[in-house]
Amino acid sequence: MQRVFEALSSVVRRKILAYLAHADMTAGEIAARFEISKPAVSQHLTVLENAGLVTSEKRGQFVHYRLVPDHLANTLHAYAQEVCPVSKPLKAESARIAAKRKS
Amino acid sequence: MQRVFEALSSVVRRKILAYLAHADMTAGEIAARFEISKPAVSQHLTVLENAGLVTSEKRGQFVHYRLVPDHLANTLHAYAQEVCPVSKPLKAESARIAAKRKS
DNA sequence: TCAGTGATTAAGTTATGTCTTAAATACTAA
DNA sequence: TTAGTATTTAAGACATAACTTAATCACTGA
Repeated sequence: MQRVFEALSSVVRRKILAYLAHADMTAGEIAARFEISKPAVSQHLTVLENAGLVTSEKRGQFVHYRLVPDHLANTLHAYAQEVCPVSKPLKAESARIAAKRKS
Repeated sequence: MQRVFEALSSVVRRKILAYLAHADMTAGEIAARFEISKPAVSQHLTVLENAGLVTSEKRGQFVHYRLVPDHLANTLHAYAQEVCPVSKPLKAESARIAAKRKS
């Protein structure tokens, strides 16, 4: 929990998660999308991995990173529940999905 | 957005939000629940207020703080949508509420 | 007006985060 | 084996966050 919120506190790391939400990427592909150095990006990836938000897999020369979407969603949802038990956005989302199911 | 996630990255600040989720409190009442100094707590409250997560109101000698629950829920939800468009926990929550409405 | 209380501001220290460059590791292919 | 590429580790600089104590501001009530 602490590690997840710590990880999310950085703009760079949130951008990395956004990239990985669309497609798995190698460390190099991710680094290429930022102005900072590769080691800096590598450190950000380590933070994300320690938070359980991404996983990595070495394939030959490359290290492929991918999102662990459930972990992020679960953590955010758990915290939202804790602080605002019946939050409006969740209810709105629910209504939308419920409406879809009816049709 | 950045300010919200920055605010949430601190254990103390998340605890403050949890306290305020149950009841409005004065700065002193909040500070009494932590081991750190009052000025330190005051600074944390400023961070939370700058993030739009809480508001304060001075009544006489006291400053009352209260949660702005929608802001937190909206931000978390917006971000969850961005990274995992149709996240499982939200769907689970939706299903639960939808079920309630049927009965 | 003055002493006391609640809260914040100011100033300075310490801890932590984030970045850089240089070096090391691991793999690929000539 | 050697050169080249992908990535991480190491070490250190710099900026920012978080905390402390002391001082200040604002309000209350004698």
